[in-house]
Amino acid sequence: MSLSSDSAMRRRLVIVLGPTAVGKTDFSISLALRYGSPVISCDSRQIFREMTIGTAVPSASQLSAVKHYFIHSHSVVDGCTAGGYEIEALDLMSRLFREGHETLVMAGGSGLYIDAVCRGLDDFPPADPELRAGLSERLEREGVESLRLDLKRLDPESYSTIDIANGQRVIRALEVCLMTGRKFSSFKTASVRRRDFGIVKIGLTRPREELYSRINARVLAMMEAGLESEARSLVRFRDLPALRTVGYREMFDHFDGKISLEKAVELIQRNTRHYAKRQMTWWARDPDIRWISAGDGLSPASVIDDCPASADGRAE
RNA sequence: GGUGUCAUAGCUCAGUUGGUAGAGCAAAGGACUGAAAAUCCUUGUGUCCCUGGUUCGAUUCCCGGUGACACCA
Repeated sequence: MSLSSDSAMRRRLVIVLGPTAVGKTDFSISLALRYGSPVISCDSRQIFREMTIGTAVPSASQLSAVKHYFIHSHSVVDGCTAGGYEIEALDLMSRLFREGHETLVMAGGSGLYIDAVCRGLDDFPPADPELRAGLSERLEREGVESLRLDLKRLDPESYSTIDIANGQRVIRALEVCLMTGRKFSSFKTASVRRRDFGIVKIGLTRPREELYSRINARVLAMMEAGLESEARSLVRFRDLPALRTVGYREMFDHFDGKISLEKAVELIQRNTRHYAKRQMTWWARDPDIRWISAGDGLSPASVIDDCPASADGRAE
């Protein structure tokens, strides 16, 4: 075994994940410093440069401590998707590995994006915005049943396997059928892509009550920091997918006069709690995650060092 | 001090012409393949304020008590 392939085999990705507000940022930075790695962010909203306060991006001093990727790197106008992220992140990682990094640190809370990096998405075609807009309009006008019937006709298998109560899912399946002339289900292989690096997943966790009070406090801090005016500056983008985000939507409702500012703050807190719960549900089924308590103040690196990387099943 | 109204799920309240009760919100659980901070699904037993009375049976009616609110002094 040559030296270069040996070093290639040692390549690994350490992913810090966990619900929003659990404390991923600090942890990932100290980990990155320890390994001389940048932090590759995996967050579907912090990636947008127009959003800062409401998405809780790392502070200026945190960003200057370690090079971060995929923070403020895209515009809400262009959007970003899980599939796009998979391609860009893998690209970046292979470049960084080639440059000599053996351990790369990724941190973020977007479960689907993390899975896209670790396992890969199937080769579904990306969405066609026009087609999707048309279908969304139909969903609003005619209800799910109408779309559902179309799907039943075009792709009975998807009809019986996807969640047909979920308009968004029905639209997606339909849109792929219409775009390609092939059944949505025919693209689905659910196979796991092999990656040429090992993967270590560290899940940060806190007692529910503690997490929720951190969330509530963070929302108040966002208000102090000027979330309202940030949201006001983004009103013109409010219909873009990127702005369908906790913290902004509630502010838009407030601007519309639908709810008081106080009510908006309460709703942001509640919706963030719901979001955190959904994240935990997503990861609960992943047996590869090594969970550690974020409150223990233990040294991050010591947690990782004896951790086997799961992708190639080879212990370090 | 007097009179009236109210007291039911963590909160706001509905309801039972007397047969021990249900909505919204909160909360909990789950799903998830290019919108994912999105989207969707499931979950409601609580001394019906307390004591006594009437009744086969009271959370419901009656007496008394306690508390809240309103009005009158």
